[in-house]
Amino acid sequence: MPKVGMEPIRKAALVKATIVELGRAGSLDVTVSQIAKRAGMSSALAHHYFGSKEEMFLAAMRHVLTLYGAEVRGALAVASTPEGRLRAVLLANFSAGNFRREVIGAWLNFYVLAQTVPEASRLLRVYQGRLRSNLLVGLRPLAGAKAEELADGLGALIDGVYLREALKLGTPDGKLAATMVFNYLKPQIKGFDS
Amino acid sequence: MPKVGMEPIRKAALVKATIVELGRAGSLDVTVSQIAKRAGMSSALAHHYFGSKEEMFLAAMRHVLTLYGAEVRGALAVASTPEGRLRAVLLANFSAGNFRREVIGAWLNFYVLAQTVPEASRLLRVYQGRLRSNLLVGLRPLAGAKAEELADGLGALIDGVYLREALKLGTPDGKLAATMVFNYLKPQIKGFDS
DNA sequence: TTTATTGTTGATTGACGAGTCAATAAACTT
DNA sequence: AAGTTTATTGACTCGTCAATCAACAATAAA
Repeated sequence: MPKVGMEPIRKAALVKATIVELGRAGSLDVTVSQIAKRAGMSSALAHHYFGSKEEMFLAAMRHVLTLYGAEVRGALAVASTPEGRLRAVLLANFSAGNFRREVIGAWLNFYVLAQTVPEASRLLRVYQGRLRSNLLVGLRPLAGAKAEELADGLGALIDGVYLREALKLGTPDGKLAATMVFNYLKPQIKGFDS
Repeated sequence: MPKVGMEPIRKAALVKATIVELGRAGSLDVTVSQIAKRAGMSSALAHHYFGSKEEMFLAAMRHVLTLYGAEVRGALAVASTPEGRLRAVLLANFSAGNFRREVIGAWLNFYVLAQTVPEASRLLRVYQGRLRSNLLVGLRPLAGAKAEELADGLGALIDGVYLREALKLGTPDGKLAATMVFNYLKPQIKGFDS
């Protein structure tokens, strides 16, 4: 019983289902049928709305990135000191929303996708650039000339923690992950305590 | 013109070709035909020797891990101080052999493979365990109680550096990557200079 | 020199999956 | 009421690919 105005609803459902299936399968070998089924529709409809599987992947990636960006922005808004800003950015990375198993699994697949799909690597670069500049806002007042170097190290460490979490079985522990990153910072910045 | 004793030669060629193709394609979507062609034989022969594509992937993974292990062992053998051991392990990770584009690309795919193939995740866990204990040998005399924590952080950082390198275009720079890791250590261990 | 044994491939099978299409139906427009 | 747009799907096309097979060739063993 076709209602009108389904498009945004269907698209949202497909994006969500894509993320879940990517996380579940742990690879890009997910069929459009699987995604569509999880989203409660036929594969033909999924193609109708997105045109191709690749577009679905990209939409899912944009969605994850958007949520992540919103979370960071929200956390930054309530932080006033450099230490606060830094802490806010780091905590946002390991927040409940970004550190769910499915999302972590999806991330790993985005990295793989970025190896072949230019738009995916573009999106990933945008994310890395934003993370870097967000970190720098907090780091520069605290570390001065060393800020850039520190930001790069922090970025790599965060990615690495994600990667390891993707492999580990069991529920991801955002708090533990954040601690790991804080431990990197503590000795680098005098007076920074987690 | 069939000569006898081809098996080890063919297998080695296939393993090498698998690594190259994995790195080139940037995903596990590599056909047996592609691999076989690069190794200079028919796909049927590849199946004859390995039985399945998965076995080829696993053999490639074992090979990379073996080379890596050999490099670390060799570096450790000529190091006498804890600092030396630590430096040796880290440098081995970013040595010319382990830090080639193809090998880095292959690594990323091994992580993906580990999500679905138990034997792959077993191999990866073995590697992570060895890295950890190798790091600990150097770290314990230098950092005491903090050694474990440091080793985990270092491991994640190394993985993260690899991951970022997999995305970056251009020739990988092992020296730069190593510097990044040393910078993590410097403030954590008094008297450690890269 | 028969008889394994090992090496090798072209052709084939069988399955699966992305994307298309034709058809149906409800909802809006005029 | 007729026409248009949107929603929806089952069936189908077309391609790809892993794995198998049948056949042939060369070497080694009897």
